[in-house]
Amino acid sequence: MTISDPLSRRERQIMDILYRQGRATALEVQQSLSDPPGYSAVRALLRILEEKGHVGHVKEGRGYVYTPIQSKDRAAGHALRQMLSTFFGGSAERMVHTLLAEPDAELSAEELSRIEAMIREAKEAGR
Amino acid sequence: MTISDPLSRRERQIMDILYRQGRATALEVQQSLSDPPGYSAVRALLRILEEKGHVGHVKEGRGYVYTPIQSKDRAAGHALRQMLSTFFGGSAERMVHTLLAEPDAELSAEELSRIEAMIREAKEAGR
DNA sequence: CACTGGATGCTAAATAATTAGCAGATAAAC
DNA sequence: GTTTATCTGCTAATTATTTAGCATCCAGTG
Repeated sequence: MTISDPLSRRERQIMDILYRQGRATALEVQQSLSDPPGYSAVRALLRILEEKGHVGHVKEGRGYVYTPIQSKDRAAGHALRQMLSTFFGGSAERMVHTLLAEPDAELSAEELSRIEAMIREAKEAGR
Repeated sequence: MTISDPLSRRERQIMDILYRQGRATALEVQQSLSDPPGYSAVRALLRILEEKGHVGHVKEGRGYVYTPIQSKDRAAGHALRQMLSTFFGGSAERMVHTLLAEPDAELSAEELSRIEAMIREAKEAGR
């Protein structure tokens, strides 16, 4: 079992929670699952994820607190590349277009301006 | 089995291929898999995905050609929202930032300019 | 110290996913 | 119209995932 093979359904659900929250106990993971199995099941999954190298734990208080091994940024980049290739033919332009059209993105004028600034910077850098 | 419950590992792999290619025969799906099972297995998966309502087929020539039921745009939007909430705390700004930092995005100056234009439009629209 | 609540490690059972194989159909080539 | 290659539908077996249960350990409390 290496770190590169795809995760099972539950494994993915749990990794998503860990990335969203940054860190969580087994109990917190269970409570964050929309469709939670028993506590034992969650702990078993966390142990498997740890064996596979996706997750680490530290002892804190009475029990363990789990965190992703790969940084959020790296994992996000990976997911982004995957989406680019699956849905946008590798075009970041098309991805931004879809993103701007997303109502859930909740883009304020200020945010848009800051994004504009980032793009100007990227243009400077690339020239 | 409804359309909203999460897909298994293989099911996701196959849906990704169908979204990337738009349409494919069972054989083409098999050939696109990096880790392909037998032909029978691929067909069985396609049948299951069809039962669940994710995939449709039309007869073409001797056999079937499969396509996703949900439009690429809708599926992309769904995946985008998922990523926003998992990795970027719902902030599109942070997502664009990570995207611009992605070397694989291969952003030309022209693309950046077009993205700028889209953002100006979004600002106009939101005001 | 003994007790209690809540945690862990492990094992084994139940359920779901994945796969291959075979029988029958269908279209094209001869 | 027969042959051939390639497809489909189905079934059953294998393998992986997911789950619960139990024995044990550990920290805090009376």
